[in-house]
Amino acid sequence: MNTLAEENYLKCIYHLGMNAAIVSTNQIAASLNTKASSVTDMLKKLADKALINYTRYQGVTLTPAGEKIAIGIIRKHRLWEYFLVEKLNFKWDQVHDMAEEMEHISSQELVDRLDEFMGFPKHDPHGDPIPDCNGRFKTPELIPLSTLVVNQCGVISGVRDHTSPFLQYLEKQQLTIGKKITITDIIEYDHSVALKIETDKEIHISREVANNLLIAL
Amino acid sequence: MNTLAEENYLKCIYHLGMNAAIVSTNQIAASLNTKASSVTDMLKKLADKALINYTRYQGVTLTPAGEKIAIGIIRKHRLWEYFLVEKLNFKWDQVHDMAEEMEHISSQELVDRLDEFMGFPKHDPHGDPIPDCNGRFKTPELIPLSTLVVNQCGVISGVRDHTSPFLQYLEKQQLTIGKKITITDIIEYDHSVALKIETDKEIHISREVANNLLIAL
DNA sequence: TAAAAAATTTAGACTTATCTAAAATATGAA
DNA sequence: TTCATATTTTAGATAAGTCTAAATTTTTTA
Repeated sequence: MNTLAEENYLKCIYHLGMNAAIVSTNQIAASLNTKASSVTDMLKKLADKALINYTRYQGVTLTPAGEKIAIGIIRKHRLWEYFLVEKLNFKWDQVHDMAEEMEHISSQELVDRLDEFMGFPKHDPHGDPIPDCNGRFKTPELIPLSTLVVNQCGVISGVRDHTSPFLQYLEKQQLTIGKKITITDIIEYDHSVALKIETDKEIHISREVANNLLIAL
Repeated sequence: MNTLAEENYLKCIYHLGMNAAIVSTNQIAASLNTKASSVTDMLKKLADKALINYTRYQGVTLTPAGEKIAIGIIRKHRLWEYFLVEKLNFKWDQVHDMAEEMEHISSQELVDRLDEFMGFPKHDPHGDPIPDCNGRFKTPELIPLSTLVVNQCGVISGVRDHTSPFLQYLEKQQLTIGKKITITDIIEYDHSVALKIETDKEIHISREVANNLLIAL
């Protein structure tokens, strides 16, 4: 098995790799709150284990073996988040740190039974897809709310910022996963957005919030 | 917070301390499959943190602070074991290693909510008492089955050996927690025991098995 | 009660994962 | 295309937890 540090690096590289073909040492260092030199050391180790493709100064990608491990960790993270919210009644802004610990529980059988216990959920509390026991999952077409135009409507289906303050704000505004919204106005001056939630409540959000809310059309 | 290694030492000292006022370096080393010199190093560290009472060559006891931590870990271990058996349908011989990992998940609120989710169980799948959120628990008077006499009866309420082979054997013989048994014969020659389970099945067990089965009268 | 045996501790070394500081390489702007 | 800057790597150090081998202390036993 892999150490906790190795697992965290693989997960990090996977996440960063979603937005770029190649992931740089500095990106990883920033993401893990560590130093570039520490990252280089770990990259050598992961390359020795054939979990990443790495050439000095050229950045990294995951090998299929590395990606499989990363997806397994993400599967565990999201299933435990679902458990914490659906079974233990935590709020969606409270579960991230706990799931960061729980994602490293090693038993494959445990996670598969947990999945079954909860009825094979397809999305975690933040709308992110949960990989199945073979690591497969669909990434639905989601676009930032900020790209919609006036009168366009859609369903809140994900977030790009997973931090507590943002999630708490959304909760208070009733901007939660599954809610249908319609754009009623876009203010030219600051690109803030007015919108209607379901059929009643009308609210106004900043460009930044609109950028971090993901919509399914 | 404490490291994983520290938590394991505290738990180990707690368990060994159940059978002796003072716990020795060698006992800890044997129990943790490590070397006495490693134990000495860790004892210094735990003493510096005021979690154990330690004087060179004299063995250790837990301080109240150390005991509180140990009981917290045991609470988590037993609650997760209960979860694995009652919610995820694992067998009682399969859950120990998983719970060894899960007992180190740090959130106090998580464990308290887990406790509530399961209805505040009093005993884990092996019959061991689960401390409440204040660390309190009752240790019922249990005696080895080997101390009973012919015609005496009691209820199977715990085990002294928690290893898979023993638990699997018990399961196969239907010698599980809660079953009422009555001694029908004790063979002088090898101290093996014949007994009746509930009102029907009659079986024969070795002295060793009888020694590791705990009975409530 | 003194020597032998057992238990424990100390000394020094190793591994993992991290760091700082310095060196090497890549990038991009003039 | 060359030089300044940014990025990345290397070198050497540190802390946690472990190890072996040697030294010390306690316990046992004759």
